[in-house]
Amino acid sequence: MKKLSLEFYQRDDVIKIAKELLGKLLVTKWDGITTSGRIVEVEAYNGAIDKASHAFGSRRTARNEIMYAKGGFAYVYLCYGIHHLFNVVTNSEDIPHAILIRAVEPVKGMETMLQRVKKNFDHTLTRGPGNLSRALGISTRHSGYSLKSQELFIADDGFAYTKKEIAASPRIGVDYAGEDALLPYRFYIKGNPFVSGKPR
DNA sequence: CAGTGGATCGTCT
DNA sequence: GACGATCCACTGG
Repeated sequence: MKKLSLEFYQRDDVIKIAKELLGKLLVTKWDGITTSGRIVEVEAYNGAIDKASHAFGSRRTARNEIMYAKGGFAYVYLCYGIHHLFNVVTNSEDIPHAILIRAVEPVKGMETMLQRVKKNFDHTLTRGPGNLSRALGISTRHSGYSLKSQELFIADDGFAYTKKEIAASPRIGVDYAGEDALLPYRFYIKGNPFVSGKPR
């Protein structure tokens, strides 16, 4: 099991990086307790030219400032006052690319995750960006964390999905983005029960 | 089933 | 003062 390198995040093709994140492990280690999940659904946000992105038109605010950092940082923000959405910042400094992790398949620390969510195990434990953050204990206070830290990172354990297992679709919940809402920037593992939305 | 609406609050106008 | 890169419960058919 190997932490992804900064070079991995700092490449310029956010679509390619998004697809490559499928099958990797998202790991948190708060207070020495490890929880992790295999990434099965992601969405790419293509920076200043993407109407669905928080950084569209090079908009810069206190909230999204970390998107302008070089790749390899976490961008976590609050959505609908309830849900903490975890993103990975990519590309080089001043290019605000990001990838939203939308679903993982639980791997390690099941007991801890169930305690955090206070329910019995089912496929909704880590299905959807709000749910997986809760299970892994990720919140807005972790925005700006380096993914080279010991507490929050993404790792490669040698597992990989094949191209045939990966599907693409428009992103979810971005109707406000006009024609950019139609871009096929969501990638997921076909048939995986932890993928959000309706089964295909 | 599909469709609808409430929860809940930080952020930006 | 309005509004989400969501989730879930509740409705009605």
